[in-house]
Amino acid sequence: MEYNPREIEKKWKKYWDEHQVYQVTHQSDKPKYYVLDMFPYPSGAGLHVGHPLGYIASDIYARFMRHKGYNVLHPMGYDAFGLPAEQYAIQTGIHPATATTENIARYRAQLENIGFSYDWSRELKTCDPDYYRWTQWIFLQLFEHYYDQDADKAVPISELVARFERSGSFGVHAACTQPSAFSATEWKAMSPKAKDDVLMNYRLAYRQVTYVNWCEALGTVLANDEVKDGVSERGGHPVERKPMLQWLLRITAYAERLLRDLDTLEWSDSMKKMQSNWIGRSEGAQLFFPIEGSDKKLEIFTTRADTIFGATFMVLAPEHDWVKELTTTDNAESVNAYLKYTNARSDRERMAEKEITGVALGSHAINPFNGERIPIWISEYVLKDYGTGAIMAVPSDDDRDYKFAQYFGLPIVEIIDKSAFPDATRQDKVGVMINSDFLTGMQVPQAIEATLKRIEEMGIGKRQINYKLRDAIYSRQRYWGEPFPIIYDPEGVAHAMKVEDLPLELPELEDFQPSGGGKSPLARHEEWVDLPNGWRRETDTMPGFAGSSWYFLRYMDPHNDQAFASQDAINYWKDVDLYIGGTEHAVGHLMYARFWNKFLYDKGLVPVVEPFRKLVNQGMIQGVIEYLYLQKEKVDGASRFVSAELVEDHGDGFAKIPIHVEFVEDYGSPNSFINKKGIEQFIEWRPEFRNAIFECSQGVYQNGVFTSKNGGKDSRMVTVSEVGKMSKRYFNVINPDDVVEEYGADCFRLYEMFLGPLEQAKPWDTKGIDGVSKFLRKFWSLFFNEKGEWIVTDEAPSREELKTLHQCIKKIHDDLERFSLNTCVSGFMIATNELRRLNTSKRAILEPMTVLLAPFAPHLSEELWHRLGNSTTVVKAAFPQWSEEYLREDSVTYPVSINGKKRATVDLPVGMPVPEIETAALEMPEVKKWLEGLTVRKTIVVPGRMINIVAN
RNA sequence: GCCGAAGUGGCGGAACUGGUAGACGCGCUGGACUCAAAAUCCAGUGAUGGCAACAUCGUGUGGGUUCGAGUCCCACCUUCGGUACCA
Repeated sequence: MEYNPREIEKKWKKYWDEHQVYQVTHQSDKPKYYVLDMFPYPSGAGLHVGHPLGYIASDIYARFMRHKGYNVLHPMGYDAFGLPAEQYAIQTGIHPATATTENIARYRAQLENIGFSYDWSRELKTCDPDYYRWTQWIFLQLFEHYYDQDADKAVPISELVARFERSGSFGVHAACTQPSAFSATEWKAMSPKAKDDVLMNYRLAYRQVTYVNWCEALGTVLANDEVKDGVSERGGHPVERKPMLQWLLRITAYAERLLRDLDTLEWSDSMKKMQSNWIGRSEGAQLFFPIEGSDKKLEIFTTRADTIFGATFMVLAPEHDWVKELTTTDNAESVNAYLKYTNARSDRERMAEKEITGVALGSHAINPFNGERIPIWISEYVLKDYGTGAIMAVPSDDDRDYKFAQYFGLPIVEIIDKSAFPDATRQDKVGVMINSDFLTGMQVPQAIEATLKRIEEMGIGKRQINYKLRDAIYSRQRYWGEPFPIIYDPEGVAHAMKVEDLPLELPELEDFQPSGGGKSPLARHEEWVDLPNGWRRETDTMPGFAGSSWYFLRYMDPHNDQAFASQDAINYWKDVDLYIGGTEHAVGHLMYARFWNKFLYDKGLVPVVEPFRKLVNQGMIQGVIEYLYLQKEKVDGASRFVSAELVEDHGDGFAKIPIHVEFVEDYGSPNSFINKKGIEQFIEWRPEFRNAIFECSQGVYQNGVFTSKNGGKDSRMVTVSEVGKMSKRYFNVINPDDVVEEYGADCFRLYEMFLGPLEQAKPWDTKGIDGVSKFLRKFWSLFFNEKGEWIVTDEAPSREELKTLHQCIKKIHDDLERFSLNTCVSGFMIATNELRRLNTSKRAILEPMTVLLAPFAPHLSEELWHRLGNSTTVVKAAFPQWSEEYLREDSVTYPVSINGKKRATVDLPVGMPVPEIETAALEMPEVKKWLEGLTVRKTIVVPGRMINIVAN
């Protein structure tokens, strides 16, 4: 019987489907285990070979846990709203829903092709009204709650209103945008609009003016990665920062808990660190600086209050509200010019900028401690959204301030003597204070404390904890997202829609071009926007992270129409035990989802404070991008491509044109090239280049004719290979279907795992897949003779065979537990080679081997399992147990090193006492030879490991 | 810029806790089978020197700790991910 993956795989997929092998319910006595893959966005390019890496790993683990007796929830669905579908709609007129449905169908088929053990009855998509009904519902809950810092949880806003009516804002400790103080009487006297404005300060979902990247020419708001060098990536139009009234989520209210609870998670340290750095908690002081000739006081935040005597200038963010009034007439021109410059730059560009820029406003602040006048500047290195958007600059003890002061010739006053710490950096909090009045002589930590105390005594500020984390902007001026269940009365006050009226469905639209003035396309749909009573709907939609912030809960009970999920289901499944996905979600999705879960926990709707217990990050499988060099200037009206080895000076004067990787030979290697056939395929693909010149080292190809230079015949055009994202735009997407078609799904699964450690990024390459394919055939052939006849016997296995089996069980089990799936595959290969050497065909060995392999190669294992005479699925078989008895070794091969260099090896019995090992080693002739003329100083023996002799 | 990760043969990688560097696989070389090829099987394969035994070097670079470093520490280089509206 030949191993025929195509036939076998088809057969067992059908069986699993018909027998609903992977369907689970929460009505079970078994312990639960929830394995989740990060939500895919169904892109138009389809699934590429990089996506399944994590899915295969999680599938293997899910299957492993089933073998171990768990009730495993392993679902899949789609993050189906998003920008790409909308852009595609703008270009083609195809409705985003249509394109998304098609993409999902394709994803589903591709996923099914790989043999995943998903419970497809739980499949969901965020653009389904039955789903986004609950996204809208959660949003309304956020809208109707505020964060009470005394209770340290979310509380209904109605309770805040009751409090205001009772005693005004007195004694309220709540997360808010702008603190305000008013009495109960004042509150009651406020207009509905004024009350709404106050409540907006507290709501967990609230409206505020924020800045967006506005592109007038495209009439739309752009994502940061659509902006390159201050212009739109598409079309190169100018982009500016535009203020806009938008919805935000008050994630900062949860900053402390998001930080604190990281400790409880089984995530990598690097992932936790990224999250904690993103939250960016810092303890310091809020401090007010009087302004010369004004009664206003400039608020700053500093973690280094101790350095106040070294503050020689102030820096404001260019968007700071006071910039205009602090600019003197003399400086107006330069300030305006500078504002014009920064207005065209994104935050990211500003942070990455090495060049030092800035301009003085002309006015001065007064140092509250020594009364000195210090000039106020603006610079792009200070960001509006961080702290108060204003800093006191201490060039002696901050790098950026130092460079700024040097560049502009501002004074630098040394205030800390760090001579006792020669390795300390400028910002290290060490040393003794000098030139600092009452602080002089103190150690830095002591000085920080003393300054804080003094600030509070003087009433010029207070201790404050600041977070880098910012509230999440929740509005998108787009069509393809969840509509906000919000209506505005004629005063502009936002009202929640009634929960019974959800979902608020996206209305049909023909044209997806943005409406003018930064409004979403929905704004044009007047019948939908304008309600009969004169009220209007919100026309923005929710961002991509809305639907993905809670989807893990919906999988627990995906068809519920009474709640986002039943309490029964939530209390059984609780949380995700294993979450696999990429590090690109480190601070976005993972932070938002934790935030939503905590909010729902505060509401008593979920039983756990953290949604994702264990997180494993799979590395990205990258693609190779192949480019041809195209000369920027045409030659006699014709485009000219030049073989890469002929291009000098880093390709100045050339553009790199991405080329379809299928045309390229030796794809991915430094010598990758396209031959004559490749050139022809390229021309057919890009007909605008049909008359182009292709210059190779040995000749020139044009219009189907190759003209040789110096008699050479080689028409290869060397391409430039770069490792990068696998993406439609680079024409380098490799479809898993093609690999499955050629080698089978089992082989594809094993090969993806065999490529290397799960966490590591690696470029896709099919070199080596033959080895895995061979292994599967070898494994199969243990069960059959050359004639294809079944040869498995019930004979008792030998000790050697048992040892191989039990070693393999232990290895697979241990490696699975630490997600070392690549070494599992090697382990299978080693065991199979060993069993072939032993001519094993005994059921007692092969049956457990089949179960071991089942998580990795489920189709093949299922086939063999049934041929072994089992009538139920291998999916439900118990995972084999290993026994130490078979693993015991009689002797150990010790490496014998002399001065740390291995010189010989020696076999010694297990359990030999250390002195005897030493003697045995010293008596070895090889050792004696090396020790000639030397004196042995020391012998180090690690029993079972190694021997090292130190001699000189 | 800032935060995080990774650099080991021709290639993907192994070495889990500081203890035999290169498991396993690809590729390559030689051999068997074959009219031949494919497939399969067997042997070899880090570099340098040597007929060989063997020796020297060798885990991005430079330093350090240690009896012993791919693994720990410091500095640097390169690549990748994120950087708040791609998902």
